[in-house]
Amino acid sequence: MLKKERQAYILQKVNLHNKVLSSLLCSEINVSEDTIRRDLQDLADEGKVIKVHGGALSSSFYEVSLPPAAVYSQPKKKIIAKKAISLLENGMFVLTSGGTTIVEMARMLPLSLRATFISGSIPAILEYMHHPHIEVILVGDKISKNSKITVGSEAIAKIKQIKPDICFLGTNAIDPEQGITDNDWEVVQLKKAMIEASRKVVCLSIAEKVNTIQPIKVCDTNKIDILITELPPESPLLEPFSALGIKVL
Amino acid sequence: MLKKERQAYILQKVNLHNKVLSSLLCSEINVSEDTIRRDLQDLADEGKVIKVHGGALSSSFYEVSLPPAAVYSQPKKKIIAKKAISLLENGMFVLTSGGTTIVEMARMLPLSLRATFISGSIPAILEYMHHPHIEVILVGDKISKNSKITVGSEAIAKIKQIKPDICFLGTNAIDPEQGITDNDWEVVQLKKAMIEASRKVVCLSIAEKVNTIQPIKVCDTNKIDILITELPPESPLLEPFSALGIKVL
DNA sequence: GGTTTTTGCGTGTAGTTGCGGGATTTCGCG
DNA sequence: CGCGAAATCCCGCAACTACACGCAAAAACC
Repeated sequence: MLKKERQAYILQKVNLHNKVLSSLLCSEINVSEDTIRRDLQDLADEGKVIKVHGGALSSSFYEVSLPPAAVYSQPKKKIIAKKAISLLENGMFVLTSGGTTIVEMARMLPLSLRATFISGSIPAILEYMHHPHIEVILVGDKISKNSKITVGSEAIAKIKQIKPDICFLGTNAIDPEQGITDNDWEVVQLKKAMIEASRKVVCLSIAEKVNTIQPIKVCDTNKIDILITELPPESPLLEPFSALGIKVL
Repeated sequence: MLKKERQAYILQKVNLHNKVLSSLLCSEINVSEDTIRRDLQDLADEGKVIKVHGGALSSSFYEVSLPPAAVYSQPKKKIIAKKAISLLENGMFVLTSGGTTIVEMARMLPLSLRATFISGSIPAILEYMHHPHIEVILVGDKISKNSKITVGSEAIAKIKQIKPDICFLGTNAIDPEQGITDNDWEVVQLKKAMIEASRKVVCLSIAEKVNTIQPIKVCDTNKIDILITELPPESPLLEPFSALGIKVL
């Protein structure tokens, strides 16, 4: 029996019965438990089932969960997220933008953390909601279907009313000369407001976006307090930013 | 029975009856009391139930997972959703609450519909976002993790500023004498505001919730314009509502 | 024919469950 | 109101199961 075939069989079974047991499957298909486990792992990675101890459940089990679709260069983003999380302390007010890096960070937040997270990004909010001790504030307004984030004057006005301790920006392009740039006008307006409102601005960016430029300017480098990439801080690529007085992690 | 599966079962039971007893559960599922207690502990840690001596209470309705129940009631909800959709017209401003019935309706919206949907319910918003021609307005504020909806004075203030053509309420309990009642104080405040703001109030409820009462009052029957259940309008169960001048679909 | 993928196995690790014993809460009754 | 019995809870333990990881054989692929 081929791998694909097997996985299709499992999937069908899961969708029919809402659950499968690894032990039953392996005797049924006549392969080792490891193989079944690997199959379930694969299916879980694709978001088609939810793996649990002893088997798997239908992914429709969890009503609200965005497809954990293959995040682009996820390992790197996990490194970034880990560094970013080290900046968090209990009791903080945290403002975040959208983007997959932010979502990755949201997923990795320690369960013990007690803080308030503010965002207009739907995927990020979904992750925050799963956390047991985090207060979640949703910034409302019209939803931009492309970026899955609330945009508009209402959202900007709301952000101006708050004074978060720290602000995490998922970044599309950053350059020592041009600062942060982006390609969606409405999102840029929002990010500007976020930067102005916050006591401390942290910029999350994978290395391949460093030294790139997008058409619309968000802010100059002097607004950035901390820059986080997956590279070690002393990497030559990041040298120019340290020279500008930005703390590099 | 898998651990998660068991917990889902317990959760469903809690949401249905508003309470569970450890002793009953353990004989029902055939595991030791310790296991049940650990499950309740886990669920309580995630904020999904409130643990008390001897069992657990509903921490308002929390609908992560209910495949067995959902499978049964989904057809009913689809009937309701279909009737509700017949009330929609292009260009309308539509305000909706949360709840699985509303989500079902969101999934079934005709692709050709062009309208503006306003809601604070995260699951509903996710569905609206997938629709090609719908404008989505998100009402922001603190998120209630239990009901997955934004609650608080900001959200209420925002709703008071708008004047939607029609408002769809997912209903937990409706009774000819007591009107609409619910069990989450904050959600009730929000629903009150929604009812006041809207030109027309449509109440969606599956028949098993008709003639039931929850602790907190939302509104009297005279605020309701239309009542939709999965039953035919002339069903005797719905007679009292017609007599009160409510249009029954 | 060499390379990649897939599979099964062994080993050590982690998760889950039921049980016993002692602390705590609840509740009826004098 | 206080007391004692019963139920319930909490904690640590041990048995059992399931899991991850690395490795080598087998299969499939090119």
